[in-house]
Amino acid sequence: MGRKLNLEDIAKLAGVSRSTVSRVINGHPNVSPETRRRVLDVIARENFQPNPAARTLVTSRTQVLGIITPQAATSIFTDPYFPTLIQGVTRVANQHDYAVMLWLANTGEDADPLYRRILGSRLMDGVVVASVVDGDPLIPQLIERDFNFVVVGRPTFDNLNYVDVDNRRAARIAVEHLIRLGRRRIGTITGRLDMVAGQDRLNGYKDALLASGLPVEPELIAEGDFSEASGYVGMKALLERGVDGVFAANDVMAISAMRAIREHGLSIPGDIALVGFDDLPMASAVTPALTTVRQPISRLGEMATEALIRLIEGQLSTPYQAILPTQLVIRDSCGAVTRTGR
Amino acid sequence: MGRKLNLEDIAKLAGVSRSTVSRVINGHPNVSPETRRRVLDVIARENFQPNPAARTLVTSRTQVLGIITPQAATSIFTDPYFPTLIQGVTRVANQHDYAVMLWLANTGEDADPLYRRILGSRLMDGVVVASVVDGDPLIPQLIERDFNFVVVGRPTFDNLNYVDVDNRRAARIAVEHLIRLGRRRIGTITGRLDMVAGQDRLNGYKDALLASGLPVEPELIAEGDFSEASGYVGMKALLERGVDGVFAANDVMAISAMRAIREHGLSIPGDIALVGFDDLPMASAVTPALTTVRQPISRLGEMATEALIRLIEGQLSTPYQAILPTQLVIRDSCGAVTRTGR
DNA sequence: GTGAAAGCGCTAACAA
DNA sequence: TTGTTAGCGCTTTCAC
Repeated sequence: MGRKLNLEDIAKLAGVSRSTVSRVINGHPNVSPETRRRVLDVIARENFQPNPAARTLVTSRTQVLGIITPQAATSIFTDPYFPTLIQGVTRVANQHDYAVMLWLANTGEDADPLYRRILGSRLMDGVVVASVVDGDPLIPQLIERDFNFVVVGRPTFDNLNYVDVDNRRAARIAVEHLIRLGRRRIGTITGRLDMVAGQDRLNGYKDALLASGLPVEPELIAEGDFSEASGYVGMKALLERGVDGVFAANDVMAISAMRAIREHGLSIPGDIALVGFDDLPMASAVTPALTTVRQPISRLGEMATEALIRLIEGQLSTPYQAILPTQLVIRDSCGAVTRTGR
Repeated sequence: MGRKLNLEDIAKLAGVSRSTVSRVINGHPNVSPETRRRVLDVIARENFQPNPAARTLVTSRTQVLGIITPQAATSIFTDPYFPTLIQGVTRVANQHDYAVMLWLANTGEDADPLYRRILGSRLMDGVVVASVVDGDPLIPQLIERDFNFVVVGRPTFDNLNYVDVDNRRAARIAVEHLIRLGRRRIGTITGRLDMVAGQDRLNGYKDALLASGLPVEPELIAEGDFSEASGYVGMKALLERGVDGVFAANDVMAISAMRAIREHGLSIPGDIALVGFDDLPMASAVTPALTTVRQPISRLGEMATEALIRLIEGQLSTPYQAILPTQLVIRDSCGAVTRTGR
């Protein structure tokens, strides 16, 4: 691998000075069209790319974004939530000429030193933060260092930049759907209640019952944690107590709940109607019977990243807070009827 | 956010020179224990982290690894392959004080300019490359620039550094399992045949048949592409031709194949025995009946990264080629019997 | 419109 | 063992 060219070399080849080349590269005005063309030619011919380290050293901008996500999220959300989100982030980032660094942190108090290292490193211009749990020291840490960041999923703190889907309304609509089907003993298997998404979905469930004049019975609320196992256990508990409809706070739990229902000798849309959340794509393949809430996850990643970039470039009026609508997807045995979430 | 400290500041606070601080940070010998302690104290107290850009500028090492994966991979492998791999990569990278950059590239010929940009950028010391398809210009590009890289999944090129599972042997064992169950008309739904994994799994299927004296019948080979849709279509075709056993090259296809079988009015372990590949964790929840090949995907990411780091640091004897064993996981309605893959 | 020169924060050769 | 100094490759005043 021959030595890399630098600005000086390009300047020499184009018969101009280093600064002129720099101006051309950075699109500054005050370069004669003729010179600009000559320089661009050389750059293209030599396939020149300026050294990002040198550039960062002087501008203290890295053109790198981070995405920080608790390691747990990749196992909790066995569904493709994580890759989908990342896809949205990288797409937008790359479009705007940003690279993306990925940090999978183990959540919890002991994560603090790791966060210090990450945030103190001047490696990134800002970060997208996903799936924070209550009490995670990341957000306070970010605020303290006034780091640029946008959260995916509404945080407990106020006045932060975030994007989220309307979990509460989505859950409400899901449960109202069950009510409209004539179900009256509707249970729920909750997500992690130390995550806002889990709380919101539970509240939406309650909203729907209250609005319809149905009682909110604690025994019909099985606390889960978004995991497969908890869906199964939660459903077993609800079966004990008798239900004719269930709202599961995500599809992973919905699917293991289905297994529990079948093992109990009951049929799915008949004896117990089930609505899931997350739209794990696999679910549709396996379980055409499952009604589910579809989230625009990729869009979430894109919007977070767009906001972050504007924040970095000083053109975002904060706090930026976007709430995206969801869809309730109802399937019959063959096709799928899609209803907007409102 | 107050101005960041630099080496000079630390030096002043510790009453030494810039170079001594540098020596301490980089663990050079020839620093008196006393001085070292004093400097370390100041560094700890001030929470100092050296500026990576400046460091990179002079050492031309970034302490950043990349992971490049065709965008398609995140949709083809709807299963958690991708997040699991990434998890392995980031864990090892962070352990060794490397950051990780993520690039999701659209594969195909038009990806070439993107690759040039990525690889020409001096942003990374090396990359882990995942799921390359035949004809993708990435590998030639990497070789041309003699970039440090390790491939996950055996590449078509020879003499490269790679880690892979033993796809061929795993497929063979899967099919031998079907044969042992007494099946004689065993079909397969293949993966993408422009990916080595797809080819290997098909070859393993043939190996098993040949070794058992069964004929390899082209009509029992349905070409798929790892996608849900192709599993369904492929299975329909095989049903036309009559089979009593099927090896699907991944679980996504296996699951849609199950749907096709059921719609055809046949029972799964009874009429048609099915073996899948990839061990999509969801599969076990949905389909206790499905036998599947489990791959150590996270381990794959870890080993690739360990090798890459050794390569970067000049202590890897190349070519480094690691083939990991798989497991055939056979489930009965309750528990799971696990057999090693050989 | 263009060039000369200073300096970003670090490492590494060389002197002491 | 420690300090001095010369760059690494770029951006950015400041002259012209």
